[in-house]
Amino acid sequence: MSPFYQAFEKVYIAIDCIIFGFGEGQLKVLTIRRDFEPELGKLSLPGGFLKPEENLHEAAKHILENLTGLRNIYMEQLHAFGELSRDPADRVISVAYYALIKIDQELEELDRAHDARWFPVAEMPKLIFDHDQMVKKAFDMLKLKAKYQPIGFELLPEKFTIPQLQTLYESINQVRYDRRNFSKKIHAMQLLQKLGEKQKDTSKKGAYLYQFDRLRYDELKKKGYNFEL
Amino acid sequence: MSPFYQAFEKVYIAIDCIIFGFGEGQLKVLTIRRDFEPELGKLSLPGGFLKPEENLHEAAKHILENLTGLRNIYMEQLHAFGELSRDPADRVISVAYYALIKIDQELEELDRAHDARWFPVAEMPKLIFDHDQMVKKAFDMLKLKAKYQPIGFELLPEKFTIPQLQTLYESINQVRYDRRNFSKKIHAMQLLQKLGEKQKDTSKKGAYLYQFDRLRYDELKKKGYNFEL
DNA sequence: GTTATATGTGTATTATTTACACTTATTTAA
DNA sequence: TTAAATAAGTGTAAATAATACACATATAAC
Repeated sequence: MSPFYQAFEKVYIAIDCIIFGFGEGQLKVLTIRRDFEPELGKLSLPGGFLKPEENLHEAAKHILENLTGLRNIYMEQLHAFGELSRDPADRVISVAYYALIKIDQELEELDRAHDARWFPVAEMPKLIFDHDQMVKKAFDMLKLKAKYQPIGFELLPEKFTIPQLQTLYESINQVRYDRRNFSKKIHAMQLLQKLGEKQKDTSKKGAYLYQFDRLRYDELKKKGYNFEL
Repeated sequence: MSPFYQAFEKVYIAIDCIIFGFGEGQLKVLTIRRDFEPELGKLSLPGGFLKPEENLHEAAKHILENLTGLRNIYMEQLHAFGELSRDPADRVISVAYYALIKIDQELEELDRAHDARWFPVAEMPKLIFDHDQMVKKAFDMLKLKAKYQPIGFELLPEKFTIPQLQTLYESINQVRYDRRNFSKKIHAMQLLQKLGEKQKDTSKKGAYLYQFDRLRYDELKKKGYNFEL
């Protein structure tokens, strides 16, 4: 306890997470039902209060980990939300983080245990406090980031097809791309490794599987290369 | 005082401002000498503690206003900094804001009264705590933003010349542009109004003065236009 | 009136983006 | 077994944007 700042007031710090996933051709956000008052039982972003021994990023990681069991997740700070009455119970500053995860089987089960649900970003229900605003801002940020950094791959399985990748970017940017031009652009980057296998989930012909070549990307970046899509 | 959150701990919230200005062909950042302990007298970003009746943005505006006397300034939140011992005196989360201002005569005098100094971003001295990191991050953000939004004009006087504008963007992006191509690109945007007058500060021939046509930009933006430089 | 300096402008070349159509592999139904 | 349906894979021409580059002009200083 320092003598210097006693004239000032402290506030609660909350951490809220906008967790994006991609499934059934749609970009989705993970919600939970809030398990404490106020607004108990209402739809909310996963979150919690900052603990004295955590820095902000760790706090966000812990929330994500407790909810999904996942580690090593792409996560970045979005914004600090500090309107006076954003939480009617008390003055709380919320630092929001957004994360990109790969939705898979095990995850879906974990979600049920926490009463978590995925909603397509286009069909988000009303959330508590200013969480709607957080989702909107996170989506805007995702659009911006996805354009200049290869973060889309965080939302896809390790192995994915070009049509999958295209659908993902169409969901993020809310536009449609020409299949030939998209494919051409992706291949021109030379950041994908083509695997022998084909995936036949959505097509009779089957589509080749690829994986993102992170090593190559890191190398190119060092040499001044800038990803852009 | 709400009964719900008593189990959690509160922390101090500081606001720090990275104030960018442009003068003598250089992009600069405003520093002050800290007037309270700890680190009294050391170089620091202008800042202060969040008051209970202010939201974050207001708090940042007040700091800027008190220091410079300026209102209606371009200002945006940069990031919340929350490392455990970023301030050795106590746990303090700092929400950093960056602002873009036009350096002019009156301002320079006000600065002296507050013991404020401008440093070129390339020659920043050591600042207290994590303020160096804040400046770096703010500069990165400025680079990014300036590319896709017409915020450069916030740093120039109302009336400016094309060469001035070019020097500004060269400072921000730390590159050199071809004079002919830069001029062509700017004119193609049709966002500048050419004024009759010429400015002869730096040249014997003199350069035409322009001003940014904000109305036109707002119109174009509504129609889906995206500024890019 | 000559020189030095920063400004203003145009064109040809190259690279990038866009528009667009047919072939292929495979499953399902006739 | 053959035909139809479906999604995947690929190439080329046209339009647009980015780049490289050189000379003319106004004026202050000598």
